[in-house]
Amino acid sequence: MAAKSEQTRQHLVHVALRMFREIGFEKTTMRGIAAEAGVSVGNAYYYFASKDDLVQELYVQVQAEHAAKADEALEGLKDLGSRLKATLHAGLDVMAPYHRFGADFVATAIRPTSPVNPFAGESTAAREASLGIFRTAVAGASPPAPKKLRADLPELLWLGYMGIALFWVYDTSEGQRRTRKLVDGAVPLIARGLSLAKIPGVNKVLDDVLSLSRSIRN
Amino acid sequence: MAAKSEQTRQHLVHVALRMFREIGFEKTTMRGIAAEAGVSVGNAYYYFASKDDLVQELYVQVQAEHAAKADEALEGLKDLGSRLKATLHAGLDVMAPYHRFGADFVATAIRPTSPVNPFAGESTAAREASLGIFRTAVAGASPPAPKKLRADLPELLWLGYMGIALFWVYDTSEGQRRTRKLVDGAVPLIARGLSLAKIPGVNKVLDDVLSLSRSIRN
DNA sequence: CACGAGTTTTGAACACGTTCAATTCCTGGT
DNA sequence: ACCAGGAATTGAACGTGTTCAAAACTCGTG
Repeated sequence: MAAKSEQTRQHLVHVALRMFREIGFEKTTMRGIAAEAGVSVGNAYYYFASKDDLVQELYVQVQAEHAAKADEALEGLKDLGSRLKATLHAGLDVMAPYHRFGADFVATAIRPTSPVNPFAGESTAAREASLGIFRTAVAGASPPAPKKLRADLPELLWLGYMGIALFWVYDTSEGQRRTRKLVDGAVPLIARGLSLAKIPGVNKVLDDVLSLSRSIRN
Repeated sequence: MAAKSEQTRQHLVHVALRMFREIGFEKTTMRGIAAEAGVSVGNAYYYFASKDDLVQELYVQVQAEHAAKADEALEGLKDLGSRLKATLHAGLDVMAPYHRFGADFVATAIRPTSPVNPFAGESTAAREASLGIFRTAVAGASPPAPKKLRADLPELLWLGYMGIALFWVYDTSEGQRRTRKLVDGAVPLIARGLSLAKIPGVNKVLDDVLSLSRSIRN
């Protein structure tokens, strides 16, 4: 059976992610992972081209958990504010065990060569998956978001989420209490901000912001 | 004379920064720097505790050049829009030679342990110096910025500048043309956005945004 | 000039991520 | 039962950032 190979691979991921959680990214060595998994260093590299590739594995897992948890939490929530709040908190919940490792994760992900980098290639799988979560949150909202913004809102919120994640990384308050407060405080303001889009003066500036954003993307 | 020691130090910085520019951060090795400077590896470590510390040196230099160039460009500019635009372009000018190295620089700087990290400790010297440039741009503007925002505007603009720098890192267009376009397009929008602060509805939301931002900082 | 207490400099050594030629294991076809 | 060829596994080796005990140098003081 070809399952033997997959089993080794999964075991390596499992060991690596546990070590990441327990002792952090830098202290987790490839030799350590291999030893703990009972294989040779070379064999670990047979499955993962680099240590960063194991971070990719972490990213995929966190992403999937976030999507699942968000979907569940969205059940029955109608207004955009509640939906957004639920989505953001679900993300923080999933990331929590990796907080001490968060900074190294960000430092790794931000390299243009990293397969995890969300800003690099237009359509990285990672970015699309994450975006999808916010698309769901926006699409199912009633009352719906302003028509003008509906197309760009998920991307905008996702960008905001990246900002929140960055804040979270540097948030040393216990349980990252401050980040939770930021989410709870910011979400209602975003919802109220959106309703301002109808005011003529604001509307005009908004139009220009959107058109600039589109022209920059080429 | 104690100048001998300082001379070695300066020479190391000079060699390191040149190599950073020419072959990038990763390809520049400590052994390479030491060899090029005509000293031993250990001696390089006598002056700089780590390779990251050399990045700190780069940061200081870029910062100082930015401040100088911005001050010069601000001469005679009155309205906030022009001043902001000049400040931002001055920053891009100074960073230009390091573009290919930018991503590694960001990845290094973003670590909480890095002496360069602008988000970590409240008052890192690096952050304060950078903030000062934007304080100057705002303080000298006439007509002045809305009173309500005046205190927080420099920090906000600085944050925007961090965002622009991140965009710049991933901007592969020749000469980072797209980042220039972004600056030129965004600055007038910011100026117009500021004038909306007077509209009652907007004003209220703005108040809440500012008070949230203050409460989060603790 | 000679001494000694810094300061500066050296290069070998360590642990790390990564590579790769060689070896072992597995599996399907005869 | 055997074999061939691919898949999986090994561990030594390379270049890296970093450390450190030892050596070399500097310079004021006797």
